[in-house]
Amino acid sequence: MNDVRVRFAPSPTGFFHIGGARTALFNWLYARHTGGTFVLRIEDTDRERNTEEALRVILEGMRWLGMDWDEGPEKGGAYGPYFQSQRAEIYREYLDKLKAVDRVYEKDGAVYFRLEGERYTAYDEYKKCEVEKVRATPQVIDDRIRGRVERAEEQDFVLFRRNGEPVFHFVNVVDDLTMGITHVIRGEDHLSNTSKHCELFKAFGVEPPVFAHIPLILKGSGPGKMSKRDSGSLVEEYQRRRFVPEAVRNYLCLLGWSPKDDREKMEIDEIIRLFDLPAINSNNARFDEKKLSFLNAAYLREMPTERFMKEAWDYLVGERALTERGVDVEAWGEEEQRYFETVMSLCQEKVRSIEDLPDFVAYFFTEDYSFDEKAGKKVLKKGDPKARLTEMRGALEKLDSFAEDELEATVAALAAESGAGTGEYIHPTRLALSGTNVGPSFYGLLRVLGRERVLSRLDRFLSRLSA
RNA sequence: GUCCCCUUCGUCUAGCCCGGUCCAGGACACCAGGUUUUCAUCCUGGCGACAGGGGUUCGAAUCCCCUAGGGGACGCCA
Repeated sequence: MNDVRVRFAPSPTGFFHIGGARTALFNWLYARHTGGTFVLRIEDTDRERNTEEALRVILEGMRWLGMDWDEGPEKGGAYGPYFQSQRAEIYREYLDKLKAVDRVYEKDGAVYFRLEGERYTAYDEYKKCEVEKVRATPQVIDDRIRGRVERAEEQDFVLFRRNGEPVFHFVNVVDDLTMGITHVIRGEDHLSNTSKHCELFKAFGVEPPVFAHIPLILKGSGPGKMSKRDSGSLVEEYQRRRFVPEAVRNYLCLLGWSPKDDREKMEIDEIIRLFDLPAINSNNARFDEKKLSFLNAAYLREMPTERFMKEAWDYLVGERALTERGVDVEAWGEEEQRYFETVMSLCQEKVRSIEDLPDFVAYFFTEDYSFDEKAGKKVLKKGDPKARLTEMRGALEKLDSFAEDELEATVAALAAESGAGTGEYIHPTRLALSGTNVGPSFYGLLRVLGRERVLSRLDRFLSRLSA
């Protein structure tokens, strides 16, 4: 451990926003890169919400994305408490420090911070009223991402509300100061606030920490930054939709940061090794769900089979995705579980997301699968599907083994005999067996369904064709 | 309105700090072709950008200025 101390300070609102997750991630990466300390601090000053549940959303989201913290909730640490709601005494104490150097005053029951400089009144076009302004010395921020930024605060600001509670700017600075935070990595939306924070740090007689303002994540389409109402903006959503957390994390890393070569899908250890503050971009990034899906599909394909099976089981059985599709999983025994695994290992390379899986595999588990009309039309319009299917059924019936190479040889022999292409056998058969023209490898499909299912489904389909 | 930040393909980005190797590279998406039994994967190719204008320079995506556009802040929200 060296002396780098960074923090993520979410407010438990009940949501874990993807922008917040990315801020947390950059802090976490920087801590891990430098061997420093990652602090999780909860800004729970708003007591009305069910903080228990709201906190859980954040902690679980953090864990889901693979971010562990060195100090904070459930962990403790030497700089606690890590909940703002438990730090009132510290805030009092630091208010006294400002009083001692005569930098605060009361007005309308609230406590204000007093800027130093010449005062004048001016009409404020934004607030639509006369306000008292101050010609304060500009604060110079040496931002690690943006370089030198200069901004002067021009109005005194509130530190404690009339109800006695401290405001964000104050607690944020006091917490960073008392927790020994060395680097503040946060969204660019805080850049303009930084002059306030610098004023406070200096009033306390300390040097401000190093700042690094990271770019914002903009909506996938339309103007403005991503907000919790936008689709795809909540970490919970990706958890619920069973995205691969590594894929989401990898995608988030790429929003504003890159390894400077052409790599994109990367191991987290490698990202940690390469991550650094100056390597972060300064321009905002638009959220691209398509690219996230692409990465998710790539992670899914390359996932160890056992893990894929577990993910699939949790969703299809655990969360009743198959039950909803009419499959009686309650009645499953050991044999069905083995069958499930066989199906999954056949389908892993084909499916793009766990979310797509139920519809992709439902016909393996029920005889009551639906037929895709469009696929049906397309497949049945050429050649003589009924004849091909009849030949197919006859040939399959005689086969003792449903090994893939034997199946393949059988179809090849049929095609050679009739002069029709293999496709004329394959496509209608797939349709008959699965109701669709999309699916896993054909011979794998036959092998996994097995002789009994295949023959009965073919019979059923053939009699439908005759009707 | 004021202040701050930003500006390379539709999107994410490399290149910019240390001007020439960039008629700008990669990825997603899209389109076409190939492989494959379908779909997907995979492979090949295509489409597609230095916001605009001024400088500086022999030479600018790279340095400077202006304009435009985008984003953010301006709460007794965090």
